[in-house]
Amino acid sequence: MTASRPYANALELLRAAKLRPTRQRLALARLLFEKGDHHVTAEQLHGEAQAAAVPVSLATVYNTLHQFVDAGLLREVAVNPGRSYFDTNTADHHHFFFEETGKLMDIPSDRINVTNLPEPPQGAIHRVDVTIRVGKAKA
Amino acid sequence: MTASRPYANALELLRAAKLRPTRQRLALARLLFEKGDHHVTAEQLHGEAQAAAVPVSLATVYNTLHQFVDAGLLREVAVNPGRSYFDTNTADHHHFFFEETGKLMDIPSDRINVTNLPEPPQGAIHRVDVTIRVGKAKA
DNA sequence: CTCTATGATTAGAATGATTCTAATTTAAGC
DNA sequence: GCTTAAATTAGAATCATTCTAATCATAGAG
Repeated sequence: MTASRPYANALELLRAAKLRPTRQRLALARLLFEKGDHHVTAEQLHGEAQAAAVPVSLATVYNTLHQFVDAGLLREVAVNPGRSYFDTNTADHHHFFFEETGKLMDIPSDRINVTNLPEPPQGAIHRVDVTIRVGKAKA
Repeated sequence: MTASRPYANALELLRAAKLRPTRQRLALARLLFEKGDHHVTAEQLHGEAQAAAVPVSLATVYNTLHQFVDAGLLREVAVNPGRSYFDTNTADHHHFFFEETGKLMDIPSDRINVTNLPEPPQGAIHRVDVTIRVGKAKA
């Protein structure tokens, strides 16, 4: 069960990732991992931290998000050029992207069949992302 | 054959899109559509235009790319947060994304099977993008 | 428990992509 | 050829993100 870790507390997560459990990393880890899978931008997480009276700079939010991505605790999702989303669900899965609201919703990988994947001409497949873009109901 | 239009000249494309055939739009349309499917960033296209001695500002390149997207002549591809790619292939298809080089490669839609698509909880599916991210061959 | 070295955080400046603004130029129709 | 609406432009402005250099805090030694 590497995928979801509602059990692990923030401290253990940081230890496992070999990251010093500093005040702000602990706080950010809690905000990210103690309320189920969700998607945030750096700006949003910074806002949540402020709201929780955690003193943390935007630079540290960015640093921390990237460290978490490197440690495999988060996934970066590219759907919107010019804004990065970070996904606390690191299991193999896909997304609905609601173009009107800019919101993401997870789709478990077993809800979609993707088969017959072509081999890349070079290198190795690192990930397969399926994004279902959802617009306003068309007339 | 709405998808590929190697036949159409730039002038016809602009007329069909109800866009005034100005000097710079014509030149950009030629650069984009007269050499087969490919992927460009705004910066790249601007560079190509300069190289072709076409006087055009970066602002106009952006304006034109977006107008072409709105007219359905181009597709915007989100793979890299912080940089937009524009794809001259507007047919239903997917992509390899080479993380090391930042290059894209088309995959015809019939080369991948995506089935059993879930319905969105609201709105209508606008597009389904499959991105196969390719990294350095893993050890 | 205190000290120190290393690593983390910070504010603010810098960067890069993109968009905006206001002024100038150009295409289209008469 | 004019006139007018639309397009283009340079440069400023904006937004997300990264960098810089200085300050601060954690971990481990003693």
